Amino acid sequence: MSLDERKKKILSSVVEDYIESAEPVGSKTLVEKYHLDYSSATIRNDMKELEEEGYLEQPHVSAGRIPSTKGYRYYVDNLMKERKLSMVDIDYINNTLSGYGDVDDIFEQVADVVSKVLSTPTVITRNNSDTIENIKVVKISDNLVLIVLMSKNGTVKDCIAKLTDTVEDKVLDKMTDILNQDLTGTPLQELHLALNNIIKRDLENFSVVMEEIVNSIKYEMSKNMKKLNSGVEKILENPEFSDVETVKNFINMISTKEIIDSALDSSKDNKLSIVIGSENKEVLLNDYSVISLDISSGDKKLGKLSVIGPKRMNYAKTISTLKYINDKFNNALGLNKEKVEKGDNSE
Amino acid sequence: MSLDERKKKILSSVVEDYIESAEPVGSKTLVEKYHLDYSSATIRNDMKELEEEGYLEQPHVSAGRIPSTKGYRYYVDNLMKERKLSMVDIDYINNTLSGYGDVDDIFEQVADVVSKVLSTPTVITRNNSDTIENIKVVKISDNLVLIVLMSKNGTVKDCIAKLTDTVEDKVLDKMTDILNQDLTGTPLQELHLALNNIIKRDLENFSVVMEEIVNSIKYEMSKNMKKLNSGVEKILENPEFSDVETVKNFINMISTKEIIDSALDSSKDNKLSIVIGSENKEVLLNDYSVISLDISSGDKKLGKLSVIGPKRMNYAKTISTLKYINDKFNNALGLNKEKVEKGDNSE
DNA sequence: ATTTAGCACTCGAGTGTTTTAAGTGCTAAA
DNA sequence: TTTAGCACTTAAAACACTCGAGTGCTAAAT
Repeated sequence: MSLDERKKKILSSVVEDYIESAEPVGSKTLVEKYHLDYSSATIRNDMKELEEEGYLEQPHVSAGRIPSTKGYRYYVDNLMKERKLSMVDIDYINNTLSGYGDVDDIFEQVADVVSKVLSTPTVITRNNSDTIENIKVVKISDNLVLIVLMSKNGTVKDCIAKLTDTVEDKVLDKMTDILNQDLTGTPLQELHLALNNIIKRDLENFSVVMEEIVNSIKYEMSKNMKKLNSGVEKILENPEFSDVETVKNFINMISTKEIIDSALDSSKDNKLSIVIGSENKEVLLNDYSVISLDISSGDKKLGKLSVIGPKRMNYAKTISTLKYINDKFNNALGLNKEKVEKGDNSE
Repeated sequence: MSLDERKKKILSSVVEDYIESAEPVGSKTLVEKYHLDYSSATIRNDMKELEEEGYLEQPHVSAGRIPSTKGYRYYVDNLMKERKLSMVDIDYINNTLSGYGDVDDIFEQVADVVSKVLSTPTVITRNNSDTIENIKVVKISDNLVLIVLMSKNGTVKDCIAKLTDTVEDKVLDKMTDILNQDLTGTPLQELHLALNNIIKRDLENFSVVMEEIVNSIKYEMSKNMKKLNSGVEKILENPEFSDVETVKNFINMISTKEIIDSALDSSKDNKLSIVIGSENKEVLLNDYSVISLDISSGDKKLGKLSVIGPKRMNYAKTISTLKYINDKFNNALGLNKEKVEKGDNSE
């Protein structure tokens, strides 16, 4: 299923013009703007054939053509030229990604940066199969204890529990042992359950202190589950969203965990996955494209960063931005990981 | 400037009907729906007078009336009946506000809850005149140190700094002393500057470790400045925002720190402040109303919680919700504060 | 002095019709 | 194989018209 050179040029021009203008592209525009050395009639004949072959669509008979899902797919796979990021974007990314904070902070920073650079909503999902490796509890004062959770993948989270009663060091050590015994190896997604079990079992022995510690951990973990996406309002810039009803549906959709999960599910096996329009299994996503990138540190998968936009999104820029971020991010987290592992061994 | 009973009833009915329906209210609707024992002609005469006195406005000659800013103001000050929150809302609030996390977490929870209950954007602003009281640095492992910042108002923040090099306990103690010397009494808003000064001055002595600690603090503090508002998308439910352009302007406005600051500035002296439409100094806010509440713990002001919506917002429900939250919040933070102070004294 | 019925008037919103312009597909010639 | 030319289609813009909600005023009724 290969196209001749002229058709390739036409298809790629239609895609690129439509991405830029959001208006159906006509034969005349194509000849004038993209310097095709043929008359508009020739282009028209080719466009008709491209439509018959399923690469283009016509909103109505007297309009120009827009790319079909198949058209976008052919463009992305065969025609699209990778483009270098602009210096402005590179600078912005480098200046904004500080690398401070814990994994979730960094994920959030990345999502913010991506949504700014690409003017598109960005979704992050954490890898919940990561497991607890070690828990430390440090007393800061009589009524404040710090809890540090380290995961197998080398990420660190911490929280402070405020206690109503003072607690002896010995008791605290005992609690720390119990937490480590019970939680080591627990996947993050099951942490909530495991914590509840501890409380149920040990409440009589440790009274409220253990409960306060456990609740602090529970809250800290639930915080990350909540914040999923950045820059949702960027979608308003697209003419596709000039209708408030569409906007509401989109926001609703992107806030529904199940839909996002299903969307990202299909990209399981690929580092960089591009799902265009009706290729999405989820019907509600059929007008959108989802581009996602696995974020990992070494061989350890930490999560996924996804950009969701109208089918008419800028594939070239999105992909090169994600790739750039990927390198950047790998480096940043790679460093952190190394440090954390050292810290881990040292106790 | 008092109105007779019938006019009061008319004004209050117009306001309430308009808040509910977003449509200009006509004399006939008023008679039928609000059981005014007069003919529509009588109501019409009164409405005309209310318009002449500035309480009502007429979008065009053959439409009903809508309240003017003065009309809303009179309603809020004299006619509005406080209403009890529904059990559903009370339950939702009580179940959602966990009270865990640091001040910023709690502020964010409150903003989320309020925006859910009221279906309106909610803005939080922290009181930056709070000052640093004490800093603790705890070594967790060779490469991880925990930094705990306690403020005068009794709030706690913490962050973890990952170090590239190991650091001796003695050196760390020295650094802690320096941090305390230099930062105690520093208002949070000047913290950034003060931290930069430390680095500039002491970098040669402590090499990168101090810088890593300082940068972690800087990042942790900047995180709170960023997240300002919750539930912005709720605004889409209002028919006032059926035009995407209006939505964009609103989002833009609410994301502009200066505008929000100026809006909240005028409520400086009041615990609960209500600013309606053109009462706002900021011209861009003239179509909106801002209701804000001081959040304090004892006599210490922690920040402000504000609801921003169209002039046609539900004043009664908003105010009673904020009042309810205020009690709730005071209690929650009151508790924390007590704990923190104890912890503080104990060292 | 108030209140109300009645009526002429205004204007936005909705509906149907016409015009315009962009773009096509096809035919016949190059 | 390409292209000029032309008839055809259609969405969107422009316009004209109707309808109805709601008004303000006047004159009569209470």
